[in-house]
Amino acid sequence: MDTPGSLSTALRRGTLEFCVLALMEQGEQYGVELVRRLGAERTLTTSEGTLYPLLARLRRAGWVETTWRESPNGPPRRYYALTQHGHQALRHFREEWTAFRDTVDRIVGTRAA
Amino acid sequence: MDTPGSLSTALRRGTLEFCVLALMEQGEQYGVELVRRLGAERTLTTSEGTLYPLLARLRRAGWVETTWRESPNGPPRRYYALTQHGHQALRHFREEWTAFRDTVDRIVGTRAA
DNA sequence: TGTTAGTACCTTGCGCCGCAAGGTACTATG
DNA sequence: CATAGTACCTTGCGGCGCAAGGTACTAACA
Repeated sequence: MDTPGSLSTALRRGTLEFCVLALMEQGEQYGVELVRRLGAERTLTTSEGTLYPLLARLRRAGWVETTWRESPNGPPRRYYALTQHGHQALRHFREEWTAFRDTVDRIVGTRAA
Repeated sequence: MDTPGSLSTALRRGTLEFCVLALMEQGEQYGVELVRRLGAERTLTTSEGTLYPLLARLRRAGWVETTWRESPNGPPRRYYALTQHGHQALRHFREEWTAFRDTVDRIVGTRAA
């Protein structure tokens, strides 16, 4: 609760999975690539120990489908693509997120100019 | 992860405590009053089972101090006020939050117009 | 005096999720 | 056939929001 890194960790909760869905919206993604792309965002940086269980949950929820494809240099990759339910979940999140964001901005006084 | 209510629940994680700090910034608050004020915000509505452990953590972290005061109609109330560390923590959160918020907005495509 | 309703504080046990650490396996290179 | 690079996944832990339950003070009314 007080270490600097753990603050962003707590913020990621409940948001990370939808950022992952949003990345998949742009096209099929595989695990290691997602870790790299999230790692490029300071506040979303995560590890495989977080991502793979998350992806498994998305599959169980029926929000993504996967297909194995060969890699040009390495073992095969499991590619993830959004299902209709996944698109729907993402749309729902966008509504919840904007409402939540606006409320927090108002209460803590960080409303965007 | 899929029930509508639990989405906001997950979002609250890591943010609620700073919303509480922000409310205290406006002046001393006591527990039940905080529950009421948070309850007025749909996306922040919470219960005493959440709030009191949270307040205990804030005390242990040295971010708040408390004083007992009598109530005009009922048992005494424990009033919470920010310490210097509390103000500092809130300032730090504001930076982290705006960075996090902007990143999420960009990735999920909810950037404010 | 007892009882009830209102107010206010707090605890217990559960479930979920992000994380560090560790593990398996495929491919190419020398 | 050993080593390095890539890619997948699991295990155990800690923290927090929550529902449910519990204690205690005050006032009103019988």
